[in-house]
This record gives sequence, C-alpha cells and structure tokens, in this order.
Amino acid sequence: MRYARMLLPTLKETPAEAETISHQLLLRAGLIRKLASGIYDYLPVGLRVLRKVEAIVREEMNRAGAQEVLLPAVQPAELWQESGRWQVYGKELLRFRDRHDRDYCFGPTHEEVITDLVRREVHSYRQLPLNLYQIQTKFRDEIRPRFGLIRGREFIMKDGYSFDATEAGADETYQAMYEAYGRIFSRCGLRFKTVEADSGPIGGSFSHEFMVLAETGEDVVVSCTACAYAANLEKAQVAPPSNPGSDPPAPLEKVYTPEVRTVTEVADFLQLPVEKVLKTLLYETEAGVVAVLLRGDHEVNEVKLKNFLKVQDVNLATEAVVQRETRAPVGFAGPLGLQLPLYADHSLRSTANLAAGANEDQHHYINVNIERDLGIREFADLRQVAPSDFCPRCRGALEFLRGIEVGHVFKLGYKYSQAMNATYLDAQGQEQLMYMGCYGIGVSRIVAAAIEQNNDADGIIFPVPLAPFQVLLVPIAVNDTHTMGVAEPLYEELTALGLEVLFDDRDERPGIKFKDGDLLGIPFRVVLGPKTLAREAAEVRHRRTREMQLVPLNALPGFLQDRLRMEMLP
RNA sequence: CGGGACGUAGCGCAGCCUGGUUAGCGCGCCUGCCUUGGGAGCAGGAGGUCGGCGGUUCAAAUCCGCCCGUCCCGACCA
Repeated sequence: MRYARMLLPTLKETPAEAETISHQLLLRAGLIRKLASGIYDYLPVGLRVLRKVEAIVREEMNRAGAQEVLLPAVQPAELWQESGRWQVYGKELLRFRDRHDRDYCFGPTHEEVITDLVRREVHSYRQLPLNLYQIQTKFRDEIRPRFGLIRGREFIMKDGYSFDATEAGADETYQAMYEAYGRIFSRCGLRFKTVEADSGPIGGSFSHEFMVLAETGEDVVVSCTACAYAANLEKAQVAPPSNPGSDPPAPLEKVYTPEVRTVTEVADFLQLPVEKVLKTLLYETEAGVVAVLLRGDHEVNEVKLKNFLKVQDVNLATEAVVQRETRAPVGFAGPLGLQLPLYADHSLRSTANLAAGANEDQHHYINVNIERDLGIREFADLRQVAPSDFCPRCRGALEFLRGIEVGHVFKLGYKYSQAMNATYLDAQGQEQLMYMGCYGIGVSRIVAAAIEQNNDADGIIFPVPLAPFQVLLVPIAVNDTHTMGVAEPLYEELTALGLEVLFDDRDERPGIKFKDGDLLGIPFRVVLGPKTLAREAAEVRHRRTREMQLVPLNALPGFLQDRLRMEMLP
C-alpha cells in the first residue's frame, strides 16, 4: 500500500479521552476512531490487524474441527423468552421493536439462535458431534464501557458452540477447544495464562478463561507460585484453615460501644485485632434475606455466595432492610438473636472469642463463640482470597496478577438444549438431550490486548502475525529520482513476493516518516537514502530491538522473508 | 445507578473565578520559499453554533437553571 493514498491519520498528541496505553496508541496510530461511547470505527490499518486476528482464529478453529457459520445479529425475543433469558439478562441486552411492534434484541451472544438452528436440523446421533462458530459483531450495553477496545459495547467476537451426544464426548470437544485456544493466543504473540473461572450468567458447570497478563487488566488472576493452580479471583478457592481455634471460650458479654460501627472502629475500641471481629453482612436474594458471617479482615466473594446459595442474584441489604431485620441501625448487626439463616465462612471455625454486633444500638458482644453461641446453618467458602492465603491445592504461596480476558470456554451442559428442546435419537432410538459447550474469543479485544503487551515509548510493537504490514519501505526523499528509481521497483518486487509492504511515498521529512513508522509498530523498516544507495544497500531496522543493519539490495527480499518467517512462529 | 471531573477549530490546551475590542496559544491543515537520516525554518492563509436549550443583564464562552455528551472511581459484566 502507498502511504500517501491511505486513510491513516496519526496523532502527535494523545487524545484526552484515552487512559490506557492500548487505547491511546490505537487512536494515535490511526487504527480506530470513536463514534460514541464504547463504539468505534475501524480505519484501514486497524481493520488489517483485526483481519489478521480473525484469520488465525479461523485457521485454528477449522483445524480443530469446527465449522464457520454466520448467524443474524438481530434476534427475535421469542427465542430469548424460550430460554428464559429475556427476563434475566437485564439492561445489558439491547432491545427494540420493529415496525410491527415485535420485540427483538441485538445479539450479545448466540446460544439461543444456534440451539434453535441445531434443534431444527440435527436429529440423529450420527450427526453429532457438531461444532459451529462465527466471527461477528456483538452488542452488549455495558454499564460502563472503558479502555477503548478492551471494553466496548459493540465488539467483534468469535463465538463457538458444540453439540455432543454425551458428556464424555463434550469433554473431548472441550479439550480440543482448550488446546486450539492455546494455539490461537500463542500465535497472536500474547503472553497469557489459563485460569479456572466462574461461568456467569451464560450458565453451565465449569469453565476456563484465557487471560492476557497486563497491568491494565480488569480481572485479577490468582496464581500459585509452586503448582499449576490459577483462577480468576472471583472463583479462586480458599484453602480451609489448618487447625481449629485453641483459645478456651470466655463468657459472653454485651458491651457499650458508642458510635462504633465499622470493623476497624470495633477493633480499635475493644483493643482487638481485626481478625477477632466477626463481620455480619445481610444479603437480599430472591429466596429471602440471609446473613453472611466472616472474619473482620476478610472480604465476601459475592460470586461464591451466589453459587453457594444457588440464587440468581445477591445484593448487600439496604439500610432499611438491615434495620428491619436487626432492629438496630447499620453497624450493629450481629448473628446473636438474628432470625435469619446464618452462613459462615470456613475461616470462622478456627477462631474463638470474637466481637460481634448485638443487634442493638450502640452495643456489641464480646467473646462470641461459634460452636457455643450460634446456630450456623452451614459453613462454606464464601470469601475472597487474600494475598496472605495459600494455594488451595498445594499450600504454596499465591501471587495476584492482572489480566485481560480474551477467551472463555464453558461446558454448558443441558441448560439450553433442555430449555429449547434440542434433542436427537440415539442408537437405541431413544430421544436424548444434546450436551452443549460454548467458546468465546474477544477478537477486537485481542487487538487491544496485544498492544497493551507490546509497546514502548515510541508506539506499538506489533508481533509479526498481527502486524498490519510486515515491512515499512521508506525512501528518504520522494523527489530524488535516483532514490525513487530504486524504491519503486523494490516495492513492486517485495509485494509480488507476497510481503505486506507499506510504501511511505509521502513527501515528508525523514523524521516524520520515522516517527509514524515507530508509532505504527511495523516489524521491519527498510530505509533507502543516498547514504545506503551509494553502497547498493538498504538499511533494515527491527522495530522491537531497534537493531539496524545494512543489507545489499539484491539480498533484501530473501533477508526479509527469512526474518519474517522466523518471527511468525509462536 | 452512586461519587468525581470535563465539554472553547481536526488534536492538546488557555480564557470563565472578577461579564464588556474582531475568542487566544501550540500542533495539525492550505499556499509559497527553503530544507531533506528522528515530528525543521520563514512568510502568508483557511478553519469556531465557545455541547444544547432557557434565564439574568444594556451586554454572556464567562453568572444561574435544565438537558445532552465524554472520561475517571465504584457497583455490573465475556
């Protein structure tokens, strides 16, 4: 491509709206422009990168036995009503009506549509397993879009769905997808980590996420430094306490605690360490209000709570509910005398003589003992892992990392096949539900994640497989007939060899061309100028290492092909 | 939805508090000269509903109200 003819608006200054590096560089390098919050235009160069990612995804999906389809982005409400998600998906689902007043949504995901297709077209075990995927624009009306392409409302996603006759078959498919995902992210030049994850509202039994490690990641990954255990913070298990509490129980006592409400205030006032304070949190669920008991220094994990209680939604109780249930102002809630189901975190088993709210204004109890004083309905893992915790598998030390989720694989099970009656006849002629799996990749998010991981002070450093161009050809002076006499045929020759070349034929000063080239992150830059041409050579510079070398003109095509081939490998 | 900030030329910003010339600066853009190995220099030029609506006032970018948009933190989420 000839630079002078391209829509490639680079920016010298960083737009004020961009906070993260990838967002800044995507805008500055002229890959995207914002149309509305969380909605972006892909400019020619940005689209080229997107296409590179798509091509890798396609190759590996096809190789793993999946078939590409393209499903409608606009979906009728009936399907969502059938699965039940029209009610539960909430405001994130963009809904609208057509001229006949029929309800539709813009697909945020396609379980319903694919299940509907398969139930109509697949009826026999002979047609299974079936693994279908698409690469398509999704829309999720995020509460808060942010970080450019990392969390947009409109985004490009690869979503795949598998249908197996049996769970055992589904496990094989899951494994195949898991491996394909590893190849995809490796080929994209990403440093990533696979973690155990919560399956969220899509539903299903278990899942893994593929996290690109980056400071700006929105997710926290908990990873064992000793073994292979790694999990999303919201999923990460806590190792149960090693030994039960040994302090002898002291007599229960109610004490006057004026204006003492928070855990820290209670600990200070009573001269106790925070872990000796019992934290009582009231949660509202569709199944009623429950009380969650934790050690004062621990944080509740709402995802665990939700899964444990098997409810759709948990919400910290409002002030009014707390007052109604405890008959005391917020800050004095405690388990004693509370007429609610009590669920305690495992860690409380190893503690004795705790301070807790008395459900009475300005009062707390001290020397509360779990076994003696409370009727705990159930102990469970309900809290967030802390950096001081140990690995639940091997008790090794944990590290906390930040990651950007670029892929997610789920075992869905029968959730949708059951709700939508997707069945087949087995070899015995018996009707059976299909066992489903679901596999997502944030294609546009990968573009941002790759930049997040590959940049320096001068701009983007694209990994070769994602680079919009492989070679940037820079003639120093476009008005110099000698230089152009070499540059033009060289451009033609390299292009004819299949290399992707951006030919900077702009009438600009060298400095501008170099700056733009670095910003764009094209892996190899070939400079032609009087200095090099006098020696029948070109200067080749490697973007990442900044290493420069003079290569004879006649050896240049082979040199570039060799170097690029080396860098294409994961 | 709660908290915070912002909205002035394509981009980055000043002016607003304390109302009053043709609303300014840097970058970018156009023309010419000059220059050509890391965002040059000189000269000339184009480009603005000061987010929108309403109000106060002789007079509003500036003060007041409402609305819209954008970003950040949180809740939420693949």
